[in-house]
Amino acid sequence: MPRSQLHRLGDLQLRIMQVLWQRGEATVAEVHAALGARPRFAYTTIATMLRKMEARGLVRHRAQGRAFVYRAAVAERQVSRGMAEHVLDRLFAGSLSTMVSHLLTAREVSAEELAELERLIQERKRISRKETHIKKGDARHEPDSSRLD
Amino acid sequence: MPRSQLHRLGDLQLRIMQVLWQRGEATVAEVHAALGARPRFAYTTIATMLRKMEARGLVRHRAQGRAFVYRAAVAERQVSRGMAEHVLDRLFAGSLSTMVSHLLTAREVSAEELAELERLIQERKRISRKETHIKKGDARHEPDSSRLD
DNA sequence: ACGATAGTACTACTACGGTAATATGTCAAA
DNA sequence: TTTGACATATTACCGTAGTAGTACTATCGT
Repeated sequence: MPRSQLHRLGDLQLRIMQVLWQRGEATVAEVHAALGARPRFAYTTIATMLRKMEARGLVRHRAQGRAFVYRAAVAERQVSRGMAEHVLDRLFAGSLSTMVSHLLTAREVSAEELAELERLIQERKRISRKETHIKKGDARHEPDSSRLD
Repeated sequence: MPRSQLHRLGDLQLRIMQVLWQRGEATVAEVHAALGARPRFAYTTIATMLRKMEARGLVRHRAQGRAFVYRAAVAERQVSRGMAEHVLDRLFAGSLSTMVSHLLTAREVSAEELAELERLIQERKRISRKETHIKKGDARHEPDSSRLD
């Protein structure tokens, strides 16, 4: 399952993945129940999606009696980053500030959110400063702890 | 052309839209040329896409001699916001700070970007403070200047 | 007048997300 | 032991992005 194309997830697939990420494992019935009403999916819809998703390498399953227990085969971080970066690159030319600017004017943001954003940026500035002091360029952070298994 | 589903744009459609946003107007040949090599699309591929996109209300055209001159029918801001908000809501539960946190650890961000982010947040805090003082709730900013025509 | 060129229109096909009905198999209870 | 509940497997259909060949048409240069 190549990490490529990890940003192409439809809404339903995403919701299913979220159930699996949350629970670790889940049978078709459990996923189906977790998705609940609004709209009410047919049981077989979920089963079919899960099989298609397994073919794409997004999930895996093991048999437990008659039932299949599914689990995610890709980490939430990978998907989140993949999709976020895709939008960032395709729509905002990779400029995080441009994207944030759009989102700040497009929706309500609570004071807590703003404070948290500020904290993140200060934190990042601190790290950047330190790295720049130690060595210029060749910054090798992010130990890629985004593996599963 | 309903604003709904404005976040479902494939990569090629997006690239075509970007050409139109940049130039205001463009013939099929111009779009095709602007997309250039890597990969080299067939001329008819672009023409077909443009026709499909017109059917979806993304672009419009007028005839100029034999040729069609296309222009965007939706503003870049609408699409950018639509797609960014979609990812934000679906993947990060609407939390901007969570998304930024992911992106900050996922990629390099220049000092200038960080400074700009900081500026944006300060700016936004200032506005929020003012609004809160004037009235609590019922904040009616964003004059929605995202129309085209 | 005529053929080359440059347009659009039509048609077709693959891939995939979404959606689900139907078929088939299996286990357990009556 | 038959039946019903529950499970997966198979099949099918729609929409749409992507990709492009082929057909038709208008115009321009000679």
